[in-house]
Amino acid sequence: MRLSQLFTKTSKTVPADESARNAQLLIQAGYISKEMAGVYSYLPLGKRVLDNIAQIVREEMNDIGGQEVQLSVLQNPEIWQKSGRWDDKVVDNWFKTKLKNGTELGIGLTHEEPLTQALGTNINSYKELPVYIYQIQTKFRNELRSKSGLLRGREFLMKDLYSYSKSQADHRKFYEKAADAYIKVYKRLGIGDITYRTYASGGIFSKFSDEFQTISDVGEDTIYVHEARRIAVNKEVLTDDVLNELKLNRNELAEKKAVEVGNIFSLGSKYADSLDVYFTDEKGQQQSVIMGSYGIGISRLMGLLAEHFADDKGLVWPVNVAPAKVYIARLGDDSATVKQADKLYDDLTNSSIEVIYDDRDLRAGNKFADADLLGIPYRVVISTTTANDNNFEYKSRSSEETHRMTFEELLKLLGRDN
RNA sequence: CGGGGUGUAGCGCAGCUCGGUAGCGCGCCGCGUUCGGGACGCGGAGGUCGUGGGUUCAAAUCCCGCCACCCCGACCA
Repeated sequence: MRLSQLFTKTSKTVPADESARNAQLLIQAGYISKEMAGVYSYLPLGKRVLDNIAQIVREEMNDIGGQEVQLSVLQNPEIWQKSGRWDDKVVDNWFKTKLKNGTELGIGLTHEEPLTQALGTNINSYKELPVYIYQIQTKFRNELRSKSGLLRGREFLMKDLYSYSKSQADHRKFYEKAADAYIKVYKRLGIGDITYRTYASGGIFSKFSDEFQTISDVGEDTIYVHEARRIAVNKEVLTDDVLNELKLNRNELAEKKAVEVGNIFSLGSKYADSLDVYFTDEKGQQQSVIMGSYGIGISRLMGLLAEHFADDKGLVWPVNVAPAKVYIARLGDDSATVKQADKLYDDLTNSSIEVIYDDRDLRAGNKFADADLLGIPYRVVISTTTANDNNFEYKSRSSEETHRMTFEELLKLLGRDN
């Protein structure tokens, strides 16, 4: 992508109507724009980051047998009435709207009911279970107060997977598999070391649910971490009984602020039963389907990563999610420099390496500052000097050192995490 | 939803106490000089002062209502 053609621009000033660091940085760098409180649009670079995160999640979900779907946003009240979740007194953060004829509709905030309903006509026999179905879709929740930029919006991108199993044993097996897949996701996003599987309140169907909590000062949750065992307990369930059950000693736990970046829980047969979805077992008996749900906030993760991977100059994206791997800063517009820069841009692009090519008519300082603010992992400077020497100046975003190298050396360095 | 704060040019702000019809920096446009860490000079464009009402000869400024945004709290199946 040539920067001269990118319609977004960076800003030198921090937006006044944001105090969350993630939103400040992402807006300043032109990744997102704010529409209203808790509602953001994703601009070209932000869209790339969001897609990169979603893709990592998608790959891990596919890996455990997930089938991707896209369910409707508009919701039919009837099925929600069957499960008892239509009433505002039960679920208070619905967005609801109306058809022209006055019929009420819901705007999707989760999808247990519609998916189970859709599944019902397809599942009859134990031979057809288990199934694991997921989507990556915008969710709408009418939060009383949104805050912390992308960490808590009224409209946000979420991956939600639902498992349908024929027994508790099968369910538990998949549940653990899903938990492992979540760990892989966080590892790939570069936050594996600060993310903990956390015991949290389980609702009516199981004693605990499992949250995945990433340590961060901007977190809304308080968790108690057992570093050696890589697990944590959410403050909301921390009692002596629970500690005994988990064989945890209170004085081995460290209190931390954390952001909930995932939550998986067991739902039993409540939704399947309330929507009359059953299967016939080996003996010809009708049985309940055991369900689980597994969420990851994609846009929230983007906010968390922006918050975590940043310094006083701007963002510092992990390579896996960065909107581009390399930032080519071309200094000067003499023909030799332009030729070398254009060629490098083409060569890297042809090697499937994503490049942001700063071909704008700006001074060096402006380009360096933008490279830093945008947080592109690697920077290559091209100038008359490098053109004359037929080599390139390379620098990592997270280091101050620059190195001169040949194209082959550069390609080797840039290709290494592909 | 309770408490606190803020709304003035694309962005960041001053002006409001003490009413007289709007200014600064950045950005943008033109010309010139510059050109490896956010250059400089000269010229220029751009504003229903959140919104509705009231007071007044006169309102960005005073009074009342509303809306939006931020923060703290409560809430988050």
